Amino acid sequence: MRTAKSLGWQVKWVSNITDVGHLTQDDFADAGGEDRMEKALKSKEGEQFANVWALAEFYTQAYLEDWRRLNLLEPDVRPKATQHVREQIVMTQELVKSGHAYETPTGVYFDIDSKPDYGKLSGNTRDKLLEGVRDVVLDENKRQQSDFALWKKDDKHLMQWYSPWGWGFPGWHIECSAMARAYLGDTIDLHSGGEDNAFPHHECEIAQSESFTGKPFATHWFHVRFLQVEGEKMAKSSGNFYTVRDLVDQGYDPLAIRYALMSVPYGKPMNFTIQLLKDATGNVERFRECWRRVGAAIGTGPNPSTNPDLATHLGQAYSGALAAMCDDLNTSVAIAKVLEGAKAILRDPLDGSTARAATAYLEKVESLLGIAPEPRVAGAEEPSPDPLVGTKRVSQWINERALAKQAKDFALADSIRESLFAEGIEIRDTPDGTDWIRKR
RNA sequence: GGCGCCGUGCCCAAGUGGUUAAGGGAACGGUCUGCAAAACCGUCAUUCAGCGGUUCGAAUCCGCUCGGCGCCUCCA
Repeated sequence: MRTAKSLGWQVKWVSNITDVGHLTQDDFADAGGEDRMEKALKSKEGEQFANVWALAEFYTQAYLEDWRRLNLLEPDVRPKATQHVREQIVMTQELVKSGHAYETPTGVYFDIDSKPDYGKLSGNTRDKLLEGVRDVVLDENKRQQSDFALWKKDDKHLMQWYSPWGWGFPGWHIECSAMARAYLGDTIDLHSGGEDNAFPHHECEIAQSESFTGKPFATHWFHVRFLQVEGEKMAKSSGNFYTVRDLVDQGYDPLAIRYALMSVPYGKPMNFTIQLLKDATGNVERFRECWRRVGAAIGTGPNPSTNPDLATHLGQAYSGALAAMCDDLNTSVAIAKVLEGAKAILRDPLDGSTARAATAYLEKVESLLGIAPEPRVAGAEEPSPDPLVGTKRVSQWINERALAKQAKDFALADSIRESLFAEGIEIRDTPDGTDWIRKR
């Protein structure tokens, strides 16, 4: 999305929230088992919620909070599945009318034989799927076991709607077809998702939508590979997963999490490790340092030791990064290019003119990759220019330390530095005196 | 059983037929400093899991072997 916008494209981005309960066994062949949300509600954690709607809302908010912390752009629309049940019912009705779906005593099912190219996205063919069918629930009423549910009849379900087939709830693929069409039309340009969704979910979306509209559903797809964690598969059952909030609570920089996740291209399997996160932190800091230098130099007069070619170098670095992103979102190369620019900014002193060029560069890098937000913009309130630490202000501590240094009392000077550091204040001695920065 | 991915320096990783195999981290050496921190400079793979083949030429194509992993259950 950032790449498209950086290219000047007009984009409409829809990211949905699935707030209707999927079933524990809603694989392609059937939709059976217990409702996931109902199950969650019955768990210990679920006791705090009045009903499934409250539970869905709670996790929706948590999700949005993590989303923002990772500096992800906000989509144009965030539809909820529960707000589009009407469209889902209409689509299902039409699919029945046109012979792509049929009603059984338990629900409405899509007939995959009515869509000969079913499986074209994942490479699964109808016949191979039949061979691969494992111990799924057999439903005698379905024409074949690979047919998937569009509607489930169930008047006991916690979330239920009235339909031409009585009370029940939608199958777990139809929501996306309905929402995609509602906001993006019959054919969409780019559809993404996790690799686990390629089959069956996206395959079923294609079948439903194309059978309904008679047009191609999506012209481009990309599937993000799963993460491993510390060399192992990340799974709830094994408990070896990190959440964004856990990592942030442990003091890791959310931007470093973002950077680490971007350091491997989306299509490659990635092993997320704490080491990787630590490696990322320094580079995120490097961009913050760029902003500090720019802030200090903006508006100053010409400096003979500034690099007159800086603007040109930055232009090249940015072009390289943009080209890399255009090459199937090659984030590894894009980051490498963008770092070249950061190093160029830090190499030589800035003056008013080069600081302006650097600002423009940093803003473009932020737009493209989201790893270099301007610090002032990120924090709403302006931090105190000379905060109180313990009994004294930072400037007073620095003066005291300077006196100690003059008296060659380095033990005292170092202890002042260390206690400030413990409060998140990092001391930097420069030829022009002592500066400090607030470490996050 | 079906579909698919990966193996590049101590670690992460780009490169997928042709000048010196990007970049980051770590480490080491240096500039600066009372010492640090930050920043910068330098060093760090004649070699790309192994074997065989195609080619004037391969990390890149083909085959085999070894090793790791994913989807088709919960998971994101």
